Amino acid sequence: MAFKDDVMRVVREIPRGSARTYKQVAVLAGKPKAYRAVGTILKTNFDPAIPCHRVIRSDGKPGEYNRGAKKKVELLREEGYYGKRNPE
DNA sequence: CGTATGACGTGCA
DNA sequence: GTGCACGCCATAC
Repeated sequence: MAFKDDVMRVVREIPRGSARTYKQVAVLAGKPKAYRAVGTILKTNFDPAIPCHRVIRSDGKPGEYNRGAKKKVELLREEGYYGKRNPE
């Protein structure tokens, strides 16, 4: 299934301090309608080389995360995606 | 092999 | 702007 490998590669290509939506990743993977599968793939295919925490929803919400959605937001905040300054 | 569910997205009320 | 329903692909059972 090249799609899974493709998604993994796309997510891996995401630069630090940036984020991509599930839909964008699906499009880059070649299947714009597979945004559901993107989440499923990242969920099943856990890999430390894949910054899946940089994949967020189109609504701007961080979405879920295997290690915990909270951890996901924390990582993004550390990377500066939510603003390096006090976001409060 | 077939059904159900999910780290989602878009449309309509 | 918020809430509910439908659609989609892949994985799990």
